[in-house]
Amino acid sequence: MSDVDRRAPRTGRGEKTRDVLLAAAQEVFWKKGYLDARVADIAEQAGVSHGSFYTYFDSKEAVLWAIAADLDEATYETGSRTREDARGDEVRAIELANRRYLEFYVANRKAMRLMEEVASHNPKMRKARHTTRARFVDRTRRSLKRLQAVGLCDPGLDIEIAAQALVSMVSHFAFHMVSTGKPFEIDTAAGTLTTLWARGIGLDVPWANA
Amino acid sequence: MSDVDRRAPRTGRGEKTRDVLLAAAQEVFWKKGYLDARVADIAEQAGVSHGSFYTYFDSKEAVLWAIAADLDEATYETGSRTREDARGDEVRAIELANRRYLEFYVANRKAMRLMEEVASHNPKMRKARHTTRARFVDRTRRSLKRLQAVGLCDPGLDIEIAAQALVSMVSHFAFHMVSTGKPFEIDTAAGTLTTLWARGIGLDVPWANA
Amino acid sequence: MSDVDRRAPRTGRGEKTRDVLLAAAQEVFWKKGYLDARVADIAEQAGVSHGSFYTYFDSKEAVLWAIAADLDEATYETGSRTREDARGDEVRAIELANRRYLEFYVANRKAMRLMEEVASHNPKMRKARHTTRARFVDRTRRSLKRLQAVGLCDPGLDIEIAAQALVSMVSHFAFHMVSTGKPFEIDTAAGTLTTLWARGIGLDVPWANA
Amino acid sequence: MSDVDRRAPRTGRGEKTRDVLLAAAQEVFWKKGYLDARVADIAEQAGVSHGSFYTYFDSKEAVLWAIAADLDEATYETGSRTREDARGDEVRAIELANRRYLEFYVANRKAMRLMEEVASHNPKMRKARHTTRARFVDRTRRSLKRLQAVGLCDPGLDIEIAAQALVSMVSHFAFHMVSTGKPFEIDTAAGTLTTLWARGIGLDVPWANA
DNA sequence: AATGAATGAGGTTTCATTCAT
DNA sequence: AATGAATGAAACCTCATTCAT
Repeated sequence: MSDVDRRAPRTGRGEKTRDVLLAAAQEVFWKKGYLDARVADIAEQAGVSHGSFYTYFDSKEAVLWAIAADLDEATYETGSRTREDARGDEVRAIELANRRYLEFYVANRKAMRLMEEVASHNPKMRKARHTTRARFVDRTRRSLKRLQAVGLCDPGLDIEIAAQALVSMVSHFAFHMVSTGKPFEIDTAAGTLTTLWARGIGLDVPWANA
Repeated sequence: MSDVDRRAPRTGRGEKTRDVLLAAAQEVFWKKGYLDARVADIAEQAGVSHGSFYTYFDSKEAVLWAIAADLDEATYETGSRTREDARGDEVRAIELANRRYLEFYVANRKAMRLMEEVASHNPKMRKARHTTRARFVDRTRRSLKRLQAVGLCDPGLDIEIAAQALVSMVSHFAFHMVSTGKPFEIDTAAGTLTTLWARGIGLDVPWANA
Repeated sequence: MSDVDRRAPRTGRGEKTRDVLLAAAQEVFWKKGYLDARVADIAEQAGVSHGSFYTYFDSKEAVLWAIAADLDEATYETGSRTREDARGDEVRAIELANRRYLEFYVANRKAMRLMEEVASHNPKMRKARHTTRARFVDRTRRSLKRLQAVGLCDPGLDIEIAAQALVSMVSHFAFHMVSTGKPFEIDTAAGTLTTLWARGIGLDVPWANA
Repeated sequence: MSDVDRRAPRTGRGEKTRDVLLAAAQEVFWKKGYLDARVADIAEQAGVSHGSFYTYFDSKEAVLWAIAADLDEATYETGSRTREDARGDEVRAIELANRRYLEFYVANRKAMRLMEEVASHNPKMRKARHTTRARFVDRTRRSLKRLQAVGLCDPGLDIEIAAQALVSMVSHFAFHMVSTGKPFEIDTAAGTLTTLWARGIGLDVPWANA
């Protein structure tokens, strides 16, 4: 936060302007892409003067990181305790996690696509994305190990690779849906991803036909 | 070709210089990324004058498309007739496809990463990538339909979503491995991806433990 | 005054704020230099809001002139009647003048250095400095003429040039000492400058060895 | 040199353009002052495009340092072996040094004034000027010591202060003459400065009337 | 009076592309 | 063909000053 703001607004008016700028940035980034977006565009979209932008943000990159910070915060709030919520049903736990991921991705699609775009050419963002991804991979890895330990999934599976692959499947699927703008049903998608995932690792999926 | 080159080199010497520039471009794009690469860098890396670049390419983007064209050509040469090679073994066919994809990705990692990077902010490249991806998705979709038709895989699977998900899994896995530079065994990776894929769609995987 | 202030403060509180701003400006100018000093820095140093600065001063340059005015006033208060104080001792008169100059320079070093800095790029200030300098040169010229007239100093001396040179010697010496921050003894310095000056123009310096 | 040039010109044409830009910069700095000079002004004065400036210099400050480097080189070429040239005449040696200094200052007045202006607000330049000045002070200090040792000048003189004062006298006198644009005769000036200097330190000046 | 937000003119620098030799 | 110089369109960011509360 303090790393991201040039100077925190001290009044309600300032607060509001900052919010407007942040929203404007999101919108412009979404419409033109990060690289083609000009600070002037953002200011115009926000309806403030060019200079006002710099009252709140040091640079175009600074707004980006402010958006990233908001996204991070949203991630934590979403904080998934899927196992507990699934009450011991392993497949249900996987489905819950997938559904929540998709919902989050769709709800934050503008920010998510922005992060991916920037990560593709900005090393710092790339690193940040890798860190975020690593959390998912870690969780998946732990899940696989546990399932192997209790004899519920294929003991021959290469956990490292499987974890990477499964996370890739879900995250890139989401990215693609959002990126191409194709509408899709989250229920169906979460179900299908879960089937592929669960059955793929050797779990017994009650609802699926062999 | 004629779409890509300002003019085809007439002489052997010119041919050679063009190749040198192309290789230099790949190298510079790999090291600095497409956006940060300057035409001057490419010329320097190639050991020719800044101006000479424009004797062979119309623009910075033109080299990019020349690289893309080379990649496309390589794709066709690799041309996979997996089904035939697998001699009726469905799982083997999937594995062959996955292995070839990984091998191709690794062999052409510099160009592949470049395409992904550029696609993230260049609409034309994004479209081209989507077209390429569409071919894989199509193939997968057809494969799934056939397997459903012959009763080898889960008839309840949402083919559209499954095709997208499976292609995402393999392509993004490859991207990540290459992007992070982590070395990995192609055999193991291809095997694991195939297990997840095949078992995920309900195929019987002989080598896998339930 | 009215030339310098936007409006004279009417209240004691205003008076005080103005003083605080003035002192803050001196401090910031001293630490960062006039050019690098921002009005915001001055306000912050003074502990008032950015906008308040303009309640008391029309512009950044206005504070500068306020400081210059204070300095001028200090000059007049110091007002040197060296001849009278020296009671006819010519060398003593020169020494008194030199000592007083050095003392003044050191006591007002922050303002003095500021004036020199600004004079180097601001024509108005340069003119003001020249005027101030001219007073010293005039006094020196008159002194030299008188000493020549009474046969106490070298009649062959080019008065114009000697006056410029001697004033340069003292003023630039002071500037340098202050500017480099080297501590020095005013007694010794005044003595040495006086010896060089007096003996240089051909006066008999009782305390100096030939 | 290599520290100063973005890239050394490789052809006569480039060489020429660089020279033109350098001269244009001097001229613009002289007319408008360093701070008010815009890169655009320099380019216009040189009759080249705005961008061409950056072909040869990284920034406005870079040309400044190129000018400084040229000045330094000129200093070394002037390299004064005054003692030898004076053939043992101490006063003549001082006069020679002073005259050469004045001649150099006048010949390079545009660059000299520029250095002083910039030194007043640019710490790096200030440091460089101090170093240059230190050379003069050193030489003076050594000269004074020697003269004291051989009994030719006042043994009671504070050498440190005297050296600073004498160098101040000459350098600031030169600066002022050039800065105010007052024409003056170098012969007379050199003579007067020498008289003040030599007699000031207690040397016997043959031509001067007591 | 005081506060802090808003304004916008203005200069810097980059680098893809074109030109002259 | 090759070279390297020349061009100029953007976009960035700062900060003195003004305004609204």
